This record gives sequence, C-alpha cells and structure tokens, in this order.
Amino acid sequence: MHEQDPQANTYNHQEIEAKVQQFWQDNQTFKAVEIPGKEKYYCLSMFPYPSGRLHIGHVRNYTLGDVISRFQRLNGKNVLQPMGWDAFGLPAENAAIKNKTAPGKWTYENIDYMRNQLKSLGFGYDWGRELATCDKEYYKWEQWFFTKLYEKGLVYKKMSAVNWDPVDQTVLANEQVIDGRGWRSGAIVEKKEIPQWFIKITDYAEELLADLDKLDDWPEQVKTMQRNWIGRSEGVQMRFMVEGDKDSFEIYTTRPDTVMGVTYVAVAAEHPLALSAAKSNSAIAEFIAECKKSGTAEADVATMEKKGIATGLNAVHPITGDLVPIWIANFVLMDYGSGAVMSVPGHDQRDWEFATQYGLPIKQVIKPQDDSIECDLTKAAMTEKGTLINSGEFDGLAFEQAFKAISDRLKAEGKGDIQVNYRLRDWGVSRQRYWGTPIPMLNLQDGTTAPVPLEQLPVELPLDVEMDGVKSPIKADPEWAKTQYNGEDALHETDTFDTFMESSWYYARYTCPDSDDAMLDPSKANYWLPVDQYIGGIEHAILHLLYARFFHKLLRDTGLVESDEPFKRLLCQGMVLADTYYREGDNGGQIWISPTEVETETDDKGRILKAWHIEDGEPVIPAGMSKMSKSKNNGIDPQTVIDQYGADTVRLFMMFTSPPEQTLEWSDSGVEGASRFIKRVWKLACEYKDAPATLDTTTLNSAQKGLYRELHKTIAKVTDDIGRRNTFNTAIAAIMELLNHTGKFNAESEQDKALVRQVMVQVVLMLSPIIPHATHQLWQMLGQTGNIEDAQWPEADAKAMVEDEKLIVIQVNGKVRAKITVAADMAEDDVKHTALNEENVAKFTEGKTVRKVIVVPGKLVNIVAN
RNA sequence: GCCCGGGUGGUGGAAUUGGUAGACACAAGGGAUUUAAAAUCCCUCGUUCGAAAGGACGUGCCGGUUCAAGUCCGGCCCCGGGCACCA
Repeated sequence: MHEQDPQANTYNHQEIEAKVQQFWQDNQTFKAVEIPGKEKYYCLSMFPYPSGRLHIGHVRNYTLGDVISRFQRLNGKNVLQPMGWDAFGLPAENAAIKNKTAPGKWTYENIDYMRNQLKSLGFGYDWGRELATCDKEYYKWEQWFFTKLYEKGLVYKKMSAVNWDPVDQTVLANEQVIDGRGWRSGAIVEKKEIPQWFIKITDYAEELLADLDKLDDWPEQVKTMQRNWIGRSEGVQMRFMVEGDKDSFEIYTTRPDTVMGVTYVAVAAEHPLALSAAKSNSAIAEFIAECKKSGTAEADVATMEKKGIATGLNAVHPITGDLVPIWIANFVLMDYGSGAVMSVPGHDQRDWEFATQYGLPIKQVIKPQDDSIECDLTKAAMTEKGTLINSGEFDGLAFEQAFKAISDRLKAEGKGDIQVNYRLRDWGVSRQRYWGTPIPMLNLQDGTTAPVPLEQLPVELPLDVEMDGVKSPIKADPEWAKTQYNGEDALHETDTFDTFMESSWYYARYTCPDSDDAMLDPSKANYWLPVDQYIGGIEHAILHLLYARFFHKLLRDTGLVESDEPFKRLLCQGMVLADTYYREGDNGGQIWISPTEVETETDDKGRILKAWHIEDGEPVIPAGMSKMSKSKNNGIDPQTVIDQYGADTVRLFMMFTSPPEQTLEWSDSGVEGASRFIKRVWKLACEYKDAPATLDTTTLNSAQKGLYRELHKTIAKVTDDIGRRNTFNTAIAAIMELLNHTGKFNAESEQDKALVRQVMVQVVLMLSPIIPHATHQLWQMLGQTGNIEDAQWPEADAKAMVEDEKLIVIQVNGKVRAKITVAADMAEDDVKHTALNEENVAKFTEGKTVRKVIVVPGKLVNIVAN
C-alpha cells in the first residue's frame, strides 16, 4: 500500500479500489468506539429493505451519508456510521411464493449480496454493528418493549377495518388493491372489521407537535408536513339527541359558529345508528353493504363519488331544538372522531354538494366580512369566516365571539364543550402476515389477553416454511400458536407487527447491537444519541420519521435514553425517479415492465409517442415517472456502472449530478465526465508528486498569488457547501474550476511547482470524502504522512482571499450596459463617476436625466434615467 | 380530494440575503494530434437581428410590487411525493 506502484501514473480503478478497501478492512479504519471527552458524530442513513440488489436511490442515499461521515471525521469528530437491514416486509412473501422458497432464506441471501455491493462502493461503515430486523436477537427486544407499553396502558385492542379479498379470503395491503380490486384475484375488495392492536400515539400528539419547534436543523417542509399530519384543532364537541329516543351521538366541529346553519347530520356506514336503521330497512342495509365495497385508503375515500341515504330518523338540534334529518354518508369515516358530523351546507363545500345532490335545505348563517368575498349559496358554499346572521341571539357576533358564546351555552346545558382534537390516529400495528415480528400477546382460555413474559421471549418466527400465497404459515399451522401461561393452555397471537415498528428504534440499537440483557445499554446509547445527521428519502417525511420520534419518547419514558428527539439534523434526499411501463394482465391487473427492457419513440419535446418491449416488440403502456420501487419494477441497477467505471466515479457522479434534496430523473449520461475528472486529478497529482514539498507563501508573484487565492476561496466554498449547505454538486464544481485553473497555470519555477503540488494536496484532501479510494492512494503518492482518513480538513486563509480588484456591473434602468474592473478600495463616488463615463453607458443615458444612481458596493451600479 | 415539493439552454444543473441568468458538466458541431481510431488538447454552443461593435427577447402561464424579480405577492397550468397495510 505505501510503496509506489511503477504504473501509478495510470488510474486503474479495479486495482486501487480493491487494495484500499482491503486496507480499511485490515486496519478497522471505521470501527467506532466510545471515547469520553471526544466530540462524537453519529451519521445515519436510512437502512435498506433487502430487495435483492441496490438501486440508484440507495447509492445516492449512502454516498451522501458517507461523504458527510468522512467530512466530519476529517474535522476531528469521533464518527459512528453503521449499516443494517430493514428485513421484514411484504416483498419477501411475494418473492417466496414466486420462487418457491422461504421468505427468510430469500431475505438473508439478498442481504449477503447487497452487503457485498455496499462494500464495493467503499462506504466507511462499522460493519461490527450490522443488524437485521428479522434476527431474533433484534425483535426479541421489540417484543419486550411492546409488553412494557402494554403494562403502561399504552397498548389496546379494538376493531378496525382491513382490505378483504373475498375470493382469496385474505387481507390485502393498500398497495395490493388496484382500482378497488385485489391484485391477484381481481375481485372487488371489501372493508372488513377485525380486532387489531393499537399503540396510543395520540397520547403523545401534543409533544410530537410541540417538539417540532426544537428541530432547527430539520427541513421546514418536513416539519410542516408533520404538523399538518398531527392536525391539532380547537373546536367544540357536542351531543345531538335522536328524536323520540334516549339515544344520542357526538359530533366534533371546528366551526361551532355555523351551528345554527345545521340542516342535517351525517353518520358513517358503520355507525351504530346506521346499523340499527338497517335492521328494519333493506334499502339502508343495501347501501351499507355497498359502502363496504371500497378500500380503506384515505385517497380512495376522498375521491370517490359522495353518496348517502336518509335513515328516516331525526336528530334534535342542541340549541334550537329543531329536528334535522340523520343521513348515512359514505364519506364519513368511522375511524375519524366519532363517526358523525354536523352538516352546514351554507358554509362547507362538501356539505353543500351533498345537500344540492339530495335536495336538502341550505341556510345562510354567516355574512362575509366584506363585499369582495362572493356569497351566492345557489352556486357554492361560503366558507370564509364572517359575522353571524339568522342565528337568533348570536346574530352580529364575529367568529371568536360566536365560538365562545355557543360553546358556553352548550356547556351550561351539558350538551357540549370546547375540545382540542388531533387528526392523528392511534397506530394500528397488527398485520395478518407471516414475515414480521410475532406480536407477543397470548389469548387465554377465559377470553382475556396477556403479554408473553420476558423469560419466554422471543416469540420466534419459524424460518423453514412454505408460502401458499393465501394464509400466513403461522396461522395455517394450528400447532404453532399453542403454549402455556401460568400452567394453563394459551394461544399465541398469530398476527405480526407493522414493519414500521422495527424501523422506529434501529438507530438506537446500533449503539449497542450486542446488548443481550437489555434492549439498550444506556451508557452507550447516551454517548452516541441523538443521531447528529440522519439521511433518507423524502417519502419517509411523515410516517417513518413520526413513528421514530414517537418511539424515542417512549424509550425515554422507559428510562432507556435521555434525549427527547432521535435525529438532530435531517437531510431528505429527493427521490430517484424512473419511467414506468406496464401491460394489462389477464384479470385486469398490471404487469410492470422494467424501463431497461423498453424502447421508446419521443417527439421533439421528449414526450413518449410509442413504447414497446425490446424482446417481443409488442407495445407497452407508459405510466409516467415514479419513485424507483420493487412494485413498479423500475429500479435501475447501478452494478454495471460500478463494474465499468468503479465506485469513485459512481460516487462522484451521484454527488455532482444534482443537489441532494432534488428529485433526480435518472439517466447515465454524464458518468463519462465524472470518470474523466478523476483521471485528470490523478494525472496532475502524479505530474507534481516530486515537486518541492514546502512553499514560501510570503514571496509569491502575482500569478502565484492568483492561484493561491483561488485555492483558498475554493477551500472556503467547499467547506461551506459540504458542512453547512449540503450542496455537494456545487462543492465539486468549485473544485473542478480550481483544477481547470491549475491545469492552465504555467508552472516553470520551483516555486510554481511547489504551489501546484500544494494545490493538488488540498484538492485530493477536499475530494477524499467523495472519492475516497483514489484520494487515499494519491495522498501516499504526494508523500503525505499518515493516512488520508486521519488527516485534518484544510482551513481557508482569509488573508489569502483578499482581492485587489473587483468586477462591477453597470446597469442603465436595470439592463446591463457595461462591466468595469476597479480597485477593490475605490471610493463609491469614483465608482459612480467611472460608471457614468463608460461609453456604452453614456450612449444609453444620452438625452436623459439621471434620476438616481444605486450602488451595491463591490458588485453593481444601476443608473436610473429617463 | 387533502397536505408537501418542483418547473431555468438539446440534457443534468448554477445563481447562498431581491443585484451580471445559464457557473460546472453532459451531449452536439468544428479544429489540432494520429497511417487510422481511441484517448488527449483547443474552439463554438439560449433564441434572434447584426460583418462586428452591439441590440431585442428569454427562467411553466397570466397579472402585480420594485431602481432591479428565476428569487417577493395574487391567480392558474403541468409534473412528482405522502395520505396511516409498499418501505
């Protein structure tokens, strides 16, 4: 490694990368150890689902993490960068069925393959901390934690809807429901209520919302999405009585000021009132059955045609005592709030549409604040807040006053009160699938449930199973569930956890992956946590990141960690998109075809005119660009590019091609340019490796000073771009510019050569987080002491960056008319004067009066003349 | 439908706090070198008028604020992500 290769002047990526990777492994370069007193830096990239092969999105994610890790290490931090596998999940079951193998075997084989791919990309992971969530040593502690939450009263069981395939007699994931039909059977999917376990995330809603304000280094976009998701609102909960009955039902509204405009109420199809009405009315029973024929996804519910049926019952208005009809509506959700809503068609657009459709009365009770707001209730609802009218004693009140007066009145009469509500719902964690963590609960003979005691954990998932595509193997085998509890027969729960459970605490387990007597070792967990930099796809902005934040607070309240939040700084990389194409299957399902197998013909604007399969030439249907995924079969495999150009080129290209937050539409043109750049760096460094090692910066001539200034300006920019802005593309562009200037610098004297050598040393160092293999080798070649991984990041010299001259842009009425170069310290009046005397400027001010001259020091002069 | 983003040359992108639109690359075209090719090096490269100097137009569309707008404000169009069982 340290002696010089006689053929060192040619860049041979295979040889270099293999050698340097071996060096890292032999020297355990990236093994992380707690060092008290040394500033730690925990850099984490979201772990992958082991789908088989890495795709471009993974390469982007892990290169980002590795660049940041290596940069922080050069800046003197004690860096931890681990890697593992989000190994449970649906695709393993599908692959198992397709390939007639077991999900576990398929998963572990994929892990082995993908681990090698990651190693070949040269990521600086501490592989000693690797974990897979399907290892029983891992999920054992998740099961234990769930039983703790159960003991704390944070876990409960309730009936909840799933997608039911009536032909296959199986529960479907939302992804498996396509246009309302089961993806395999083609049968129309129905909603079915089954008992499921829930964790009370709503108990933490307020804290999850409030603590977003502490996350200064999270993207505003993500915090906004989480705030909206939690959806805190202040409103009024009120009770309506059913006419001639002792029955009553609750509704919640954020617009109590409109209560006098209620002309009907609507309940969900699963609401007890609806069910009892159905008993004596077959039309209602039919309507409810019809409502079941839809998926459970919110998008489906929100976009479906709004339908309803009258129950024939009336409700008593809580203030006026008037009777209003009770309707059943398909858009009211049983899972939201109380499953019933008050309807104010005059001031809510959805209620207005429903009322218009079914001929229900529309009543105006709010007058707009001013005339600019249109209010014609024959055309649309008026949803702005305003002044109350037609509201009896409440007439003339504004929103706030009306809110208070009406809620006070309801409270005084015991019919309602102010209430804070959240859109956030409790987390349903039960899945009726095999490849997941078995839920550690027991069904006892007396019909009650109990958590599995710690000494019986883990509840192990059998690995040697056969998948039939319909029933989970642990549900199909009646023996599996049988166990004992307190000397009596009991049955294990056969549902498994939502895989978001595993990904909600893995970041903590990495700090002590071998802990076998506790979920976490607090001394280690509290040294490394919180994660300093978390990196992953924006598609996880809500669910995964919210669940992980929730879990961290649960861990804290169980005494396992001290911090309130798991991730201090967050970088959300944009998705890598690729084209999608499909063909219709026999039963209406879609068969997705990889874009690598499709050829297209486009018009001059790049729109696809025709698309066909390369092999059979038959047409395929283009379905736009979307996130690379297993299910759409549009993942692009980076392996061929890695093989051809090497890891450094792929890493450089990924970082150069776009800023990390931006969506990236994959195309591989440009890889060539990245490769060329590395070769140029290599060549130039080799040329100057024997130049004098020391440089006297006090005796530089003007050309040398120029290059030296360029170097330090580049150091300043690259440091800021990587450390603060995370804009790796512009950092690389700055280094490219420096290299272009260096290449053109005519190095003749020994001092010239010493300068170029020093520039190259710094270029190599600045590039080392991005292209670590080539730079490791060049560092040695340039005769630097120690390994580049342990070097110190360069510091920009402010004195060297001072410029003697400035380029000033001269505008007349905002249009550029000249550019002048002036001494940096020229007085403002002189700059103005020089600007006005410029020939082209004079031409455009001729015959006009100069009204104003705006000077932006060191940059621009704008002359306003007319 | 709701929430969150994005739209700049042939292409990826740059312009960090309202101050030169197109840095840095890719592709393309031309040239040098070569028996030839690859590689390398040099030049051109938003549209348009012009011999040139220089001018006009130009950041999805329409309108506004400003000495000055890719950037701010209002209204649209299109594309992508999320919507609780893909991960």
